[in-house]
Amino acid sequence: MAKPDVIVVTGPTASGKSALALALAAARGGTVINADAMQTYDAFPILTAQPSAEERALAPHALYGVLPLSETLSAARWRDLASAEIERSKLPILCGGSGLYLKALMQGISAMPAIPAGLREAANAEWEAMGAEAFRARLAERDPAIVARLKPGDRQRHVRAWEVVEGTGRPLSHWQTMQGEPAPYRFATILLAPDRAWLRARIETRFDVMLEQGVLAEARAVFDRNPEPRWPGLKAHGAPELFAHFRGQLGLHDVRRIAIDHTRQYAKRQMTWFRHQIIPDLVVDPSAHQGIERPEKFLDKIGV
RNA sequence: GCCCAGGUAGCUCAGUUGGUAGAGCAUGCGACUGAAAAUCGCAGUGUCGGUGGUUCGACUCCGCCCCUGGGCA
Repeated sequence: MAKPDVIVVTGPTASGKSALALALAAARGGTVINADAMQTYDAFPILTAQPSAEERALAPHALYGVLPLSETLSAARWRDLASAEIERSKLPILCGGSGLYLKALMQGISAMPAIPAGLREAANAEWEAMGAEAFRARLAERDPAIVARLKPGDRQRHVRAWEVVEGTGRPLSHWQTMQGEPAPYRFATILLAPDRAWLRARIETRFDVMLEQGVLAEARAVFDRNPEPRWPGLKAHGAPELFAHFRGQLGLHDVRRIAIDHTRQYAKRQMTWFRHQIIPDLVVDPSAHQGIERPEKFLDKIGV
């Protein structure tokens, strides 16, 4: 049997991806497969704007809220999860804005062994202890190529490079030369490219709706469980602010303002990524709402 | 009405003894190979409340006016 075609619906946060993907899935009997890092964790269904139970009833959905908060998702791990879902679905519709994940699937990512747990945490601690400069100098001895392209202040990437040399015995720059294979599917990509002002308004409204839906209680429940601060799922927009609020450090008004700011800045980064890293088959301005109303039109246009 | 403190970038503010201004945040642009809703880089902006004066030169000193906050009547 031939490999399935895969529809990809992507775009910045709050651009209407989920609604469009759902409409497509319902119209053609497809499965919506989550391509968003934060929506993969189970802790914040409201805050991360996961599809509601009603929406999920209209078409099969996969990879939403499937990982406990204590887990660490990664581009490669998501690629595996998504591939499995694609294999078992007749019409897979990837939906999400995690550009790196999509790229890892569609263009490949270098294959490398798993890094022993704990190395990352240790490296982060060392960055703190020795200071950025010394850490960078030490890394330069093991992987000069990577240091040459990293900005000195980029802690996360320095730490990553260090954990890779330490954990695999070979420099990250070496692994990165081994591109990895694109997944063996034919992708048809729809990019939602909204007007910025339109998107800003939507982001704001969406946060207010989340408040009405009970994000406060949702976040409070997670907060009370005393989660490990290093868990990546805790970085969902609004979560750090909400937690600060529970600690009495931030008024609700500021929580709202900051969460919305961060979401907006993220949307901007996503647009930059899509502009330069993704070659879509179809670009749609969602402010016209064509997508939700006539999904068939898009399927025809991209030849699926 | 009087006294005090303020009016400087979109916001909060800093501006040493007069030489036409600067930080943080916001904004814009960009980077991105296993934390990506992450991480990081670069950039711009100002009739310095108004007006008159002193001075070679005023955000800075002086007068008057306007606005804001507080106090006293």
